[in-house]
Amino acid sequence: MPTPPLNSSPESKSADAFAPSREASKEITVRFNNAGTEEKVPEKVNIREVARQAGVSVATVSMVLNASPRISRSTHIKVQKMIDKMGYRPNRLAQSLSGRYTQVVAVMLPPLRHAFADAYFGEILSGIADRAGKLGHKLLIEQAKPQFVKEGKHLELYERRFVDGVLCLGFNEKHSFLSDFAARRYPMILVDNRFGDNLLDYVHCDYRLGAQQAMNCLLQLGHRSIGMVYAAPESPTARDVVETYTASLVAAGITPSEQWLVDGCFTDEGGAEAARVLLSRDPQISAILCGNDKMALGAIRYLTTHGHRVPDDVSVVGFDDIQHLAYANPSLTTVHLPLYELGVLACEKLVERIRGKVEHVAEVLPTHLVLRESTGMMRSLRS
Amino acid sequence: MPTPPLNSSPESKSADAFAPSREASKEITVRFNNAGTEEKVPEKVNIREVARQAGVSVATVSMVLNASPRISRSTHIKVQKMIDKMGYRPNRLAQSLSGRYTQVVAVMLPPLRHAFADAYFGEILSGIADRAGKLGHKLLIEQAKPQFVKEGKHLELYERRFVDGVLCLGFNEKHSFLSDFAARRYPMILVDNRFGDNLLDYVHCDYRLGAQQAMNCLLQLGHRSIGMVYAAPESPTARDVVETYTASLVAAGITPSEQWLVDGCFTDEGGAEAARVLLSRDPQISAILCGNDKMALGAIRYLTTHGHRVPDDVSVVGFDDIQHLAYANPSLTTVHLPLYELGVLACEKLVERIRGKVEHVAEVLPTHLVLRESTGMMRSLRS
DNA sequence: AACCGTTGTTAAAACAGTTTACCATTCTTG
DNA sequence: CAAGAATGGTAAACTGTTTTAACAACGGTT
Repeated sequence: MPTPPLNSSPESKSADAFAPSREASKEITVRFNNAGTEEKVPEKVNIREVARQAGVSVATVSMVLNASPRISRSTHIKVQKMIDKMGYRPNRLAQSLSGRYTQVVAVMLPPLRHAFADAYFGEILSGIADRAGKLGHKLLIEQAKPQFVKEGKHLELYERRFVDGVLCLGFNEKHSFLSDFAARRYPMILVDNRFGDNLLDYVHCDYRLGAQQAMNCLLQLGHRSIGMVYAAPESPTARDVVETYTASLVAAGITPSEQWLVDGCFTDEGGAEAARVLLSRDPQISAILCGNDKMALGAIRYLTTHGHRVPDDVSVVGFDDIQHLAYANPSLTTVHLPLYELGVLACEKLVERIRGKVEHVAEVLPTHLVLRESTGMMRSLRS
Repeated sequence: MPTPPLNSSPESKSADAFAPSREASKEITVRFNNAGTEEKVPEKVNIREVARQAGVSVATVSMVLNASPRISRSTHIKVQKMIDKMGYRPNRLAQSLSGRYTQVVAVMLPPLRHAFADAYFGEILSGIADRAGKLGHKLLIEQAKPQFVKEGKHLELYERRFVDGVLCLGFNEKHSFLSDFAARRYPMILVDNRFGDNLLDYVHCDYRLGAQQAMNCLLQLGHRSIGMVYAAPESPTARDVVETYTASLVAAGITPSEQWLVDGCFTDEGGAEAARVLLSRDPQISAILCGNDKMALGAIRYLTTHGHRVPDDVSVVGFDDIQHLAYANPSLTTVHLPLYELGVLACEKLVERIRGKVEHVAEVLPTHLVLRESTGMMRSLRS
């Protein structure tokens, strides 16, 4: 396919310099479209053209755009009128190239098959997107596939000036490439997790508090044999839950058992299988704490289809409070994580970090328990 | 906070011109960090620096980067070696500014509260993201809030050179601002829908085929009184389903009834309410076709909690085949939409459209039925 | 009147690439 | 062997903005 001819400049460079106030409002360029017919295209409007038409310098227009206090009110109005009249929109590639920032932040998701279709990520993303929009930033999404990281594309994001900063969702200590960011001082915030060494900036939910709230509930309902379906032991926040679970049992005078702990892989199927294993190991178990809602749902599905009533025989508590699960049957008691707010905060802090307003980011947001139908009083205590 | 001092150039412009082959591999600039201590920062590497070090012109380096056939094998290797040695990465703001494309495409989502946490959008997005990555394109996400559209930010996306093209997910004929794209010939593809006037490029699933497959199944199972929970009558593809549903009934010698049609708003709750209305209007109804899985799930929830067994009393068929619903109880018979593939195709076609390789895009992908537990034979026909 | 300090504006130099027109070579070919 | 074509490379123009240093005009002090 032949390249269409470029616009030919209607006047020479030097002529330009001698005719700063030239009337040029009717300038048009003739261009040929694919059909070979002529077509009138309005002169593409850039800052130079606006300056010419307004009878000021390019610098003045730029300063009007950026609301510089050095421009007088009258000039500001005059130039703004011309900008509106000509429908001028500054080219942001040029702006970013010449300026310090791209005004774009990336969101990096883990290489899971359904990362985009995930309620957990989606909720955080909503918060990020809303705040990014308010702050005048655009959002780029990337999935950190192994190939992507191996080729160093995560660093290219900064080095080729795609973005000013990155928000990382769903990663844990196994993803060691994240340290690359810290090593180069590239703005990056780990969302809903932290690294053990605390070298990476982070923002996460208070998983210890959440686990405490869930355990308090189950213990108050009289449960003594409480199983736990955990996942991702390489994730510090996931470990927080297990540790708090164990500590809660101890504090209640119960000896925790290794038998009560099963990995559910954060998946529906894993949760179902974990419930099976738990009850086969110890039929006394009357309550199960799950590391996320998906596993809790899987567990409930296994239980209800294998002769255990929920919550009559076994109580189940989840973690996340993802949407549209309030309608599960029975509906799920779960620890609500403020994921939307977490996204908002992450985005806000990232921009502050980019602007150099903060040196280090480490924030924790409180959780709360949502009581629904999947928990009930311990059998023996019921009247 | 004080602005850190910029790098001061270690040599004047003219000196530069007279020392094209200068040894400069050890050049460093001294910069002061916030603590006021000195810090060595490697000279930032741009195309000019690479050209100097390799002893060629800037144009040559550029042509090596773009694999121009006008560069000899020996020069290519020499320059590539220097590029690798210096760790040079072209600034893509400069590339896009001077070149024709940004290599970025936007995905626009409707202003729904949980647009990012949606399994339907997520699946399409996965396909888009995968293909965009392969084509060397980045992905920008936007939510088309009313404010966003009102301020013309959807057009800014092109006019300020954020992106080369846009993929629109989840919109329908009510979203008239989409015509703005067509009017300006900005590359945009409507994903999984079309506009009645066919002026907009589109890619969608074959909803007629899907509805046909669902209806064939229900009719073959002996159902004669079949309700339908539709939604979004302003969506042409949604109308396809209703029309095919009606036509199927007629073709089977059944007189369709207005009573059998209820709007379920594409939501879980809407589906539940629709099921209630349907059965109150006509208790004879033994099967329900739902416009998406969410509504089907809502319907099943209503039915099972109000004394109707699924599928023994009422069969339910969904539409979409979203993930993690195979595990619902009973698991859902549904029309599988190739959403991932649709995303892939949309992205591919958009890039072709951007490159001018195609003038108009209009593609339809076939569906298939996934038989699971929510459908069964009509009561009276069972042995 | 000379000097100083504002205030408002501008020319020119970045930013970092791509593209084009032109210029040497070297290779064919009549 | 001279003319013409092909090859490989380069200088300079171009993309569209921000930013900085310089400066003109003007008011207010000594």
